[in-house]
Amino acid sequence: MQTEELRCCGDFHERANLDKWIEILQSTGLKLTAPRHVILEFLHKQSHPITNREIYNGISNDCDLASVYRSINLFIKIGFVQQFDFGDGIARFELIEPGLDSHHHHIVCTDCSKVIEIDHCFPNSLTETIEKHTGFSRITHKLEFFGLCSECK
Amino acid sequence: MQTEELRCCGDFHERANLDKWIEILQSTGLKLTAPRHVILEFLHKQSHPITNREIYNGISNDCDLASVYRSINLFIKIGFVQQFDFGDGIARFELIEPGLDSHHHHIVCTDCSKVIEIDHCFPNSLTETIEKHTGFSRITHKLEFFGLCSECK
DNA sequence: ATTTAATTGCAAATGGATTGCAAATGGTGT
DNA sequence: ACACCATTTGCAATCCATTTGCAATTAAAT
Repeated sequence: MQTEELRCCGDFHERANLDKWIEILQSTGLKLTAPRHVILEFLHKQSHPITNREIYNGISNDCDLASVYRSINLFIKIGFVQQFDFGDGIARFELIEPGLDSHHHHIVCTDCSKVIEIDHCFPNSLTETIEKHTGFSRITHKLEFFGLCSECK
Repeated sequence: MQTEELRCCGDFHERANLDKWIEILQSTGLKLTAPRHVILEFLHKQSHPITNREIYNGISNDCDLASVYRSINLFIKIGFVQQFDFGDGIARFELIEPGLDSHHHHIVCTDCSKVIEIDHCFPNSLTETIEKHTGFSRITHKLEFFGLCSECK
């Protein structure tokens, strides 16, 4: 029927294209459960890192909060999700495309908590200097910026 | 007596020179209490950031753990102490010289947790670029490095 | 010494995150 | 469709870092 078709088409456009993640999930023997699907879908809609509780609220308590924690930890382990720390003691998470280089940073408004993604990064040349200087190898870094956004200043 | 004088002399060299901090503390109307003195002294002996619990153990339970937390929070508020976050959910603290620019970073061994101080910093020129790019002002950053130290690699 | 507000110790509370366990479930083969 | 079974969930309890309420203590000024 027409309405059915239209609704279906609308759904198609609204629905996140999660095939990439779902395929990998199932190919590793893990189950595509309702909570995991809903959480993946919700993560895919976000434009900045969110907390476990925000996910829980965002999916209108579709599953237990503990299952959000467990799903997120799983997603981190299999490389679906990246964790960020904005210094307030609450972990934040972002869905990443499997295989792609997802390394980036954020700037957080100290007043209204607005978050913008930052593509600038700590220079490789300096990392090499630190490598030589300290004797450390396989160096990574965590870097987040803080400041007043244009509206709060 | 000679032994007395020697011990005294030894004590003098061992004892931390906390006058700078103590003066400021008292000039602001705050009390120099036994816990605060002991904690200051212990912090002064450290060469990298330590947790509240490490302070508590390090001063052999000379005061309550809650008082360590309260003293550290006070020290942060009056600029005696700087907080660092190594990503394990436990806050770490370092005594800083009042008034001096104490901005620096660390590299942490992901294997043995060894910590080395890093003086290299995120370039100012890039920070200015981010300022223009995002419209944010008064930008600061948190930056920590992780890797394998020479002994663990 | 006396006074007084700041500070402490203690125990309880808070809050993010983890976990044990019985019940539910999804993927596989029949 | 059905049955199997390891995985996963919901629920409640627990953990652990940190904070807090309050009565007792204490530093420092009078």
